[in-house]
Amino acid sequence: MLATARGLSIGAFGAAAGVNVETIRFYQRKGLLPEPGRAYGTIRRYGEADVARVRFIKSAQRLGFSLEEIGGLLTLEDGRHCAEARTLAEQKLDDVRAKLDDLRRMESVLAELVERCDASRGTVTCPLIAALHAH
Amino acid sequence: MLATARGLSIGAFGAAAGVNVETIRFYQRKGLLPEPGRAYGTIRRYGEADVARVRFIKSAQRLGFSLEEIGGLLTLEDGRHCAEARTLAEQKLDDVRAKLDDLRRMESVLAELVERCDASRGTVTCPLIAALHAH
DNA sequence: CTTGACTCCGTACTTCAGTACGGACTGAAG
DNA sequence: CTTCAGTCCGTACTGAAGTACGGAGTCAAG
Repeated sequence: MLATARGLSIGAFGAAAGVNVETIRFYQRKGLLPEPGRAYGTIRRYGEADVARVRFIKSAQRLGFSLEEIGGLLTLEDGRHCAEARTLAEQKLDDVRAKLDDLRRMESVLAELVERCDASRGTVTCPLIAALHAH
Repeated sequence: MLATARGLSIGAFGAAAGVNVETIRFYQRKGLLPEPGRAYGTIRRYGEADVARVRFIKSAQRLGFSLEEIGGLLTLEDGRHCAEARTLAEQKLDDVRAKLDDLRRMESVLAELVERCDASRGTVTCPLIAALHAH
C-alpha cells in the first residue's frame, strides 16, 4: 500500500476517497485535482486535502453538477478573483435553490403517495406528474 | 405543423414539451413514453398528458434521477401493484431527502460565501469543501 | 395530382464520465 | 539483488443520454 508519513500513494488515496485509481488520474487530466509534486521519488503522494476535494466532487455530482461546473466551484477555493467567484457562487446559488424547490415538491408528493398508498386504488392521474407539472 | 383537434404531431409535441423530436423517439424506444396509436392514418398524435410526462422526465432528470429510475417512478402512475409502488416511492423518498440535505448545506455555504466575499481575502481553506466534507 | 414540409425508421455519431488494458518503471521486502 | 505489488502513462473501450442523417412514406395546400 506504500502509505507512509510522506503521504498516501494513489492506491491508498483512491481507497480513502472511495474512488477508483483511474478516476483520480482522470480528474487530474481534467484539472480537477492538482498533479502533485514528487518530492520523494517518482511516485506521487496525496494528503487529506486531496481526499476532501474528491469527496466534494462526488457530493456535488450527486447534486447534479457536471464536472465542468464543479471545476468552476473549485476555483472559488483559491480566494482570488473575488468578483468572478462571487458571480459564479450567485449563479450556483440560484441553481441550487431551483433544485431545492423541485426536490421539496417531489418530497411532499412522494411522502403523500406512500401515506395514502392503500387508499388510492384506481386513481388515473399521477400525483407525481402533477406535482412537477405545476411549475 | 399538422396541429389539429386530433392531437399534436410529433413536431408540435416536441416544441410543446421543449425537446427535440429525436428525443421523443428515443424515449419511446426506452419505454418512457407510450407509442401512441395511429387512429387517423400513419402519423402519430399526442396529447397534453404526453407533454406533462416529458416535462416530468426533464424535471426528474434535473434532480439527478437517471432515465431508468424515472421509468420506475413513472410506473407508480398506474396505481396497480401498490406494494411495489410503495416500496419504490419510499426508496426514492430517501434519495430525495438525502439530496435535500446536501443541497441545503450547499445553499447555506454558497449564500454565506456570496455574503462575505469581500471580507475573506486570503482564506486558504474552501468553505464549500468543508461544508460537504462534514458528512 | 403534384409539391414540399413533415413523419417514420434504422443506423451511426457525439458527449460526458468514467473503466480497462498493457507495457515500462519503481521501490519496499525477502 | 531479485521479485512483484503497485505506479505511470497513453490509448482504447464502455454506458448513458441523446443528436444527426438519409431514404422512404404521408398529407394538406395549391
